[in-house]
Parts: sequence; C-alpha cells; structure tokens
Amino acid sequence: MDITRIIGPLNEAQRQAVTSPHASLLVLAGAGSGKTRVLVHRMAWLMRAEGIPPHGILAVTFTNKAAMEMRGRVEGLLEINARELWMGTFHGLAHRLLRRHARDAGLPNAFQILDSDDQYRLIRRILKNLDLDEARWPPRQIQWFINACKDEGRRARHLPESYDAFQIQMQRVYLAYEETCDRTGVVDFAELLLRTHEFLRDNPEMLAHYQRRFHHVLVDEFQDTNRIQYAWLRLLTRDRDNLFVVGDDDQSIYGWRGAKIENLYNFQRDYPRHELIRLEQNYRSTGTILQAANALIAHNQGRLGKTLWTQDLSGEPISLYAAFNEQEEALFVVERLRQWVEQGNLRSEAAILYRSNAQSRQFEEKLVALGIPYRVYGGLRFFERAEIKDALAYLRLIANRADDASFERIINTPVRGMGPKTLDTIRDTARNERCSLWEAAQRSCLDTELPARARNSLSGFLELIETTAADTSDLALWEQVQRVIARSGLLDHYRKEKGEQAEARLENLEELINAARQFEYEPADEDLGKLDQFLAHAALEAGENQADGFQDCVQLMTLHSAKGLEFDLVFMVGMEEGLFPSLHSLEEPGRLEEERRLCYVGITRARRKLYLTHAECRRIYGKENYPRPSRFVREIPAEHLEEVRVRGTVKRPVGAATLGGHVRNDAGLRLGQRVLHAKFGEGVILQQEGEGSQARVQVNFADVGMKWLMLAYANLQSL
DNA sequence: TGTTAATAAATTTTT
DNA sequence: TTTATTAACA
Repeated sequence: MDITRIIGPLNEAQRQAVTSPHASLLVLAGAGSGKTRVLVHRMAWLMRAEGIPPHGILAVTFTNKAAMEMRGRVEGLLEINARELWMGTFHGLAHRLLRRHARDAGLPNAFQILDSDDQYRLIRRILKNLDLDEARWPPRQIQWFINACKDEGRRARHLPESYDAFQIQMQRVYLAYEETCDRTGVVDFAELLLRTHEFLRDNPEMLAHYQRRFHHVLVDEFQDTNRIQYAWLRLLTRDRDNLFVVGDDDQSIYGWRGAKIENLYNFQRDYPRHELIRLEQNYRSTGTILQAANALIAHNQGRLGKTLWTQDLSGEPISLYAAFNEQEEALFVVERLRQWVEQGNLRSEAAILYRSNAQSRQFEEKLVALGIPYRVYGGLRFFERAEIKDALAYLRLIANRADDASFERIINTPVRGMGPKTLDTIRDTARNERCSLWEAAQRSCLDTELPARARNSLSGFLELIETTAADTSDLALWEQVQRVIARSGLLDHYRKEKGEQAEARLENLEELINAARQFEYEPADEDLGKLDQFLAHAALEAGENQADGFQDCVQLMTLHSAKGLEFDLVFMVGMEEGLFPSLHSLEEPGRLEEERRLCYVGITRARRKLYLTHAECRRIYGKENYPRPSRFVREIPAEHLEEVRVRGTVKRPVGAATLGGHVRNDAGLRLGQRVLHAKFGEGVILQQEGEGSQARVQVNFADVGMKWLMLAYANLQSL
C-alpha cells in the first residue's frame, strides 16, 4: 500500500490534519504552509486508508483553477482517474445538482446561466420597463443589491417593508427581476447557490440522499465563503459532522463582496466536536519576509492567532524605494527587473503587484520601452468578449427560444434594420401577453401593427434562427458553432469592418470554433446535451484572458489576484496612503484591516526578495497628489527594511536622522532631495522657484504634507 | 445608421 | 488622465 507516499512528505501538523480521525476539522493554514497539499493528501488518505469511495467525497473550491489543480494533484498522487470525485467550485457543483434535479428545483430543463454582464443588461431592461431613471437608480447599484440579498439567502418577498423611497424601488426591481428570470428560464451566479440551498432544504429525501452519499466534505479557502455557501455546506454536513475546512483568517480579502470571516466562528460553534490544527511552518519565504509579514498583521484585532515561522533565518532585507513620481517609480522597478533578467533569472519568477488595475499602465510602458515581455492579469476574458457573447447568444436562442436576454442582444446584431421602435413594439406585446420576446415577435409578424419593412426583417430573423436550429441539430458541436457564426452574419459584419480590432474579433470567433472542437473531448454529461454543456461551460468558466501563457513573462497583477501565487521576486508598488490602503477603506476600521490583510497577502507572495515602492508625487485622475507613504510600510519593523537610493544603497534604519550639511544655495538642492526640518520633520523637495534670498522650495513632509518654505529661513538639513 | 462631441465617473473579482 | 456613456448631428 502506498500510505507512506501519502503521509511521508508531510510535517507533523500536516500529518495530524491528514490522518485525523475526526471528520470535522478546522485547519488554519498560514500562507505558504502547504494547505493545498493537506487537502490533496487528506483526500488520498480517506480513499486509501479509510476506504472511502471516490464518489463519497465532495471537495469545494472557489475558482476553477484551484479545482483543476487539486484534481491533477490527487491523480498524480494516487495514479488514478479522479473523475468520480465530486470536485469543483461552489457554482459548478450547484449547477450540477440543479441540472440533475431541474424540475424539483423549479427550473426548466434548458435553463441558461446569466453572467454578470447579462445580469447587468437584464436589470437595465427592467428599469426601462418599470420606467425608472437610470440616473437615480444606477443599475450597478441595483445589481449589487440583488446579489448581496441572494448571497444572504434573501428573496425579494423576504425583504422587510421599507419606507425609504430608494429602498422601495430597489426591492421592486428585485421582484421584477426574479419574475423575469423565472419566466425566461435564466439563472444568475448567486441564484445557482440560493436555488440549490432551497432545493436541498425543501426536499428532505434528496437532502438525506446527498448527506448519505458524501462521507466527507472538504472546503478550500473557507474564509472566503459567504452566508449562503455556509448554509449550503451546513445542510449537507449537519447530521454527520463531516466538514473539513481549510482557511486563513489573515488572508480574508473578499469581505467587500460578501465573504464572512464569521463563518470560521460559526464553524467552531456548529461543529463542537471539531479538531483545530494550525499550520504555521512556512516553506516559501525567507525569515526576513516572514517576520515583516507577522509584524504587519499583528496590527489587526481579533485574529484567530497564528504565527508563521520558517527554518530559514536569513534573507535579504526588504528594499524600500521612494520614487519622485509614478513614472520614476516604474523606471526604477523595470530597471531592477532588467538586472534580474541579466543575472539569468526567469522573468516569470518576478511579479509587480499593485492595488488597482489603473496602475499597470506606467509599468507596461516602461517594460515595452526596454523590450521586456510581460503579462497583465485581469481584464476581459475569452468568453466575456462582445463578439463571443454575440455568437453564444445565437446558440442560446437556438437552445432556448425563451431566453429574452439573448434575443435582445442579437435581434439587431449585426444590424438588420430593426431599430428601437420595432423592439419597443415587441417588448410591449411581450409585456401585455406575458410571453417571451420570441413569441411576441412571432405574433408581431402576423398582425399589421408593424410597418411592412420591419415585419419583413423580423420574420427574416425568426426564420434565420429556426432554420439554423433545424439544419444544425444533427451536426457535431464545432460544426454547429461554425454554421451559426457564418449564418448569423457576424463573420461578414467583422470582415467588412477594418482595423486591428475587427481582425482580432475575427480571430476570436475562429478561436470559439476551436474551443468547441476541443470540447468534443470533454466527457459527456448525462443530464445535458452537448450544446447546453458547452454554454454552461462558457458561463461558468470564462476562460483565460490571454492565450499565450507559455512565454517567459514578468507578471503584472493586482494584489487580489496574486492570492495563492508565489514568486522569487516581488515588487509591491504604490505603497501610499489613499492608494494602499485605498481611500475608500479609511473610514471603517474593518475595511482598513482588510487592506492590511491584503498587504499581508502581498508580502507573503515573495519567496526571496521583496521591494516596496512609493512615489512622492502621483497623478490621479489628472490631478497631482502628494501622498504620504503607506502606514503599512511603517508597521514593518525598520530592522527588516533597507532604503534604496538610485545611486547605490544606503544602509540605515528608516526614519532615523542622519547628519548632513545645511542647504545653503541652489546648487546643494535637487528635486527629490530628502530633507529634515526642525518643526515639520522629514520631507522631500518637489519644486523650487526664485533665486538668492527669494528662493523658495516646495516640500512634501511625511507628517504635515505640502509646504512652501523660504530657503533662507527654513534651515533645511539634507538627508 | 454611424460618427462625433460633450459629460460624467473613476477599488479590489470569481462564478 | 482615461474611459464609457449619451446626446446631437450628418
């Protein structure tokens, strides 16, 4: 038996978690402590040592990437095909259950999934229907409201009556939104979870069936679960006490989208027989980096408590660089990257991490200038591109004529002579007859309300969908996709258009056919036709945002998307008050703590070397700002920091005064010079004007901000 | 119907 | 500053 393979490579705490006789377990796993390893080996242990069949294990993750990695590692460890394991994202698994029990869950068999873009469009349409002004009821805010309600498990009818006019309208939209989704057979992401929860809760036999089936339920990144996800897990495991969760309260960075750290406390309360295990040994970073991270996170209140340690005690100090402005910051980082590559290191082992996506531009420009290949994470993903969504909308309408969202999207895309008036008539008919837009369109073709020209175009469109559906029903998926793209006129539409964009769109459509071809190898789903399976796949896994993942590239991404990754060399840039921590988080202490956790996540991404940079001056929305360095920098003990100057490195603790001569004349000054003022403390010179006794300088002080000072009286010391 | 000028807004993101 | 959306126009 290969038990030694399973427990051999583990440390004491990991082994304890993997082999625990308890079925309910809370593993507090610090950054880089091997949490995925514990999950993978736990599953292997359950199957090999405890004889649990693969289909008796349910493993839940947040992203498809994590699920895929886990599956791959289980297969590698046990040399089995792990297909029988129920492993996937919350949404993926909920989707699977809903497909299997669509009727019992109150859904049509051919229900379609709305992604956030579809959802947004639908909400806008409903606002129009209800005659509400988008300026007063911003669709984004309503979308946020609806999703937040669903994440909390609240239906529109559950909401308390409100006297606030704004609230009343939001609830009205929510109600209409639910009604439309039900009528047209579409389900948004949050609905997948809510609907599954209600289905299990209200069908005791079904619930009992799944409770019996799953001997063990394992959850990754438990600190990121929201209320409905926890309720869902609770239903499945409450009678058998068999929930195994892995998480890290210090890495909870998604509170703003509904994640509840409280679920960690709820778990401890609801599973009183659980065992608590801490994984505190870090195998990733140097001692210096870990100590800095520990010191930083110690500033947060109410932690579950956990201190990372490593056998490595050494490590280069963390470098801190104060740039003059954001341009110069980028220049510095890219220059260091150039040296890194020159020393023979891999570009893909270096990352630039920033708080907000807008910051990437400066770095991209400088990287391009030096010809260093890079990859930016985030942004539009494959299945989210407009042309792809257009093509998918045709396919969805073929799969389900009641899908109003898709109908609206493509009725006049590409343009076929149906303007807003025609559409309005159809919408009116649909509303009056309480039928789908498709049916309404059919009726409009028959009566004479529409002008003849519009009627012609409309019946042409209806026929296009019908004949394409009939002609392609027997074809292989990829051929079906190919035909639809051609017959819909999308191909011609982009062919006529010129420019790089149109060309890229054509390539993407080509790529969609390829994706469909690849999809043929996907194992068939017993509950689903190939086309429906493909459409669900497109909605649930939006795909990568860039195709060429194989080139050796410097990695650029937000701190959020860096979670779970690690690099030898990390630059955390824009370490400034108002940027990081962000302006929006300064009021609420809770949000500030989340920012600090985000900083903790960033620091612990680095294996060997970490740089922190900030700029004395930064343009934000076209205006110049002079931010102070981030408080997080100050929360890292000075002994782990080393200030970097462009000309050589000065080794000295940050903040301590150093001797320097008086600044007597213009020659002794330069922009960016650090100076000390008797009253205002440390600062940096940003501008100067005038000469001789009239000379003035603008200084940005760390503590008191911007000041104009007369050079003759200021008595500045240079640092 | 498609283009252009004006205007407003502007974290973090997965499913 | 950049981006998206909308209103006005040819």
